[in-house]
Amino acid sequence: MTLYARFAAHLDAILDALEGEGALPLALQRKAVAVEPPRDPSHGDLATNAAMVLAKGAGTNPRALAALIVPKLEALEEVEKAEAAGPGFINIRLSPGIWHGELRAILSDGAAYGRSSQGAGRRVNVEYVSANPTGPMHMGHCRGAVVGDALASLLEHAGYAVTREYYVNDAGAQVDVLARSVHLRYLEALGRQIGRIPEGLYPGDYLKPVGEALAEEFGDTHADAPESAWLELFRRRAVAAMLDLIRSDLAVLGVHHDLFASEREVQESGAVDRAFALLGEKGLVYTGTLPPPKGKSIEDWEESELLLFRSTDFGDDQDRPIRKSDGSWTYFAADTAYHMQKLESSDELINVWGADHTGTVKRTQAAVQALAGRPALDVKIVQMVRLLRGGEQVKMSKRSGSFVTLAEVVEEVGKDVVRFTMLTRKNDAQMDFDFAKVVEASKDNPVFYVQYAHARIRSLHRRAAEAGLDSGQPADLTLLDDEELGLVRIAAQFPRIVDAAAQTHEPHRVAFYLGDLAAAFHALWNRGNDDPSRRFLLEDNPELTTARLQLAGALGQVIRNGLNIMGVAAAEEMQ
RNA sequence: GGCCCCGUAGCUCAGCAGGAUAGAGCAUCAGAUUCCUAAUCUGAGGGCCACAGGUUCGAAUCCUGUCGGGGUCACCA
Repeated sequence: MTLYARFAAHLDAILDALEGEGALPLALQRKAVAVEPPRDPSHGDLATNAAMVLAKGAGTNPRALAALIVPKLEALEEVEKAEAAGPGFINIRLSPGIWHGELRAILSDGAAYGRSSQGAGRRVNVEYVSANPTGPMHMGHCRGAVVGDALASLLEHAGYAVTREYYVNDAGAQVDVLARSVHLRYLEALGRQIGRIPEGLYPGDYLKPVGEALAEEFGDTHADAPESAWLELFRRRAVAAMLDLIRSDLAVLGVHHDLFASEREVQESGAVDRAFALLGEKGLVYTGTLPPPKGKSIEDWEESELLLFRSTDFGDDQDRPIRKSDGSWTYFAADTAYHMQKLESSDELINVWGADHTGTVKRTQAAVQALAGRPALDVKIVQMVRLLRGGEQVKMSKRSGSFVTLAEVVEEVGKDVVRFTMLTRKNDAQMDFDFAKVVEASKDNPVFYVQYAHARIRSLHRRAAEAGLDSGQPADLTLLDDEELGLVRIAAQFPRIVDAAAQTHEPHRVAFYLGDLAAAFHALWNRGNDDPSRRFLLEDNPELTTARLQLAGALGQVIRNGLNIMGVAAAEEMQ
């Protein structure tokens, strides 16, 4: 149980007691009551707004109510002092032993420090990346991959049972185009002249090996046959090859999925019929017409009768077609069935999508709500990343087949830098990724700054070990002064940060927290420059040194645990 | 035109299930330091939280509207 949860429980008991004494009306709504660290550390270690929140319902004023709560808080062994302040806050100063206990807890919990049971085993499906299987990963996919992966691992730390899923769009027209492009490369591998790759086909060189492998396997069997004879085979092979490519690109970034779900299989399984039979029973499917699309003039637009889903019942702007006029399912229909499948094995769904999918969020949430009977889908939109090199924008040209691939970027700057940098913005803010800046080894670069703090701590322990000091032996933590305990206070917020980040689905909070923690550590470390007695290693004072080593060890542990959530390696030393 | 996101220091951004005097880094200015605990340190100035209303004990945070910037709009995927 974290410090904050423990005090929330204390406070709850105190409020119960006040109810028992008749000082508070029974069953007052306590939802807004919070126990938090105050913004200004001079106010104490903890603060609660209980008196302000409850005063109205209790028919009294905040200061009067606070006066009832304060003595009961002060009666607690863990509390050194409690006092009402400002408009009715109650500030609590904890006895120093609390922080010694927190420090020991960090060390003894180790990698488990910061894990919680918030999720209580609830099953969450996080779907991310889901790039079309038509080529290698490019930088446009990178941010979603990192955010999705970090979010998944964050939720695991918070006690959820997480499935990492990739939805393979292998049913649309673009995979037929892929198959035709591969067929051309197949002809090329057979020695035929293919000339320029025609407009509309995928021109990339990465399709050559696929064509070569097919030529190797089938000879010229499919060379002059009609498309209908080879299309399906080529499509299957091409998609499989592209998925291999994508998987290895993702592996370079340290991203792995538990499940690759095929759109084609969803469609062939009859899930779409089942989904809309279900929605039909709920009266959410009808035949009607849609107004022409706005803001865009489509020349061959004509009104027609379509099978529609009543997504407007759930806040969408218009109802959405589920069958095309040729009778086949729309993408939305298949997607709805796909989400229904996910709901069968998950309690909550999260999709991490690029900004270009913003427009489809409402309809998908509508479909999920209709199927699940509750809003069970959260969609995290990651905004675009501008690639820069020394301030100049790097142009990406998809048409020529030459775009900046994920693998190239990872090779140039490293997986850890890419992952950390992608998490230094909240997901819905646009971001710049400047090659020159992200590899800079200076304190302006948060990746470096955090890793450097960890490396310093590790090197400290290495040198302590060389000097024959055992940082694992029991230490007298009362030797640590207020400034040093202040670092424990920051470190002890880690579980809170993880919980809040998991609850809001915002992994970037961990990155910012680690930056703060690293800054506090560097500041303390630098004190040793001016005042040698503030250094961690003091040859003439092994007791104090051991205590400081344990402090540093705890900070290192928290940094490691945080980086672990982000999927970033904790450096042992800086190169 | 509809919808979504963004608008916080000169710049890049945190803070947003409402809380006390709005933060960090860069840049600027003033000091320290050439040290080896390498890849600086200490401090200062800098703000109508885009604007206007509303909700309430209390709003950067929630609601409505306006103005900027970006994204998006399909029987595509």
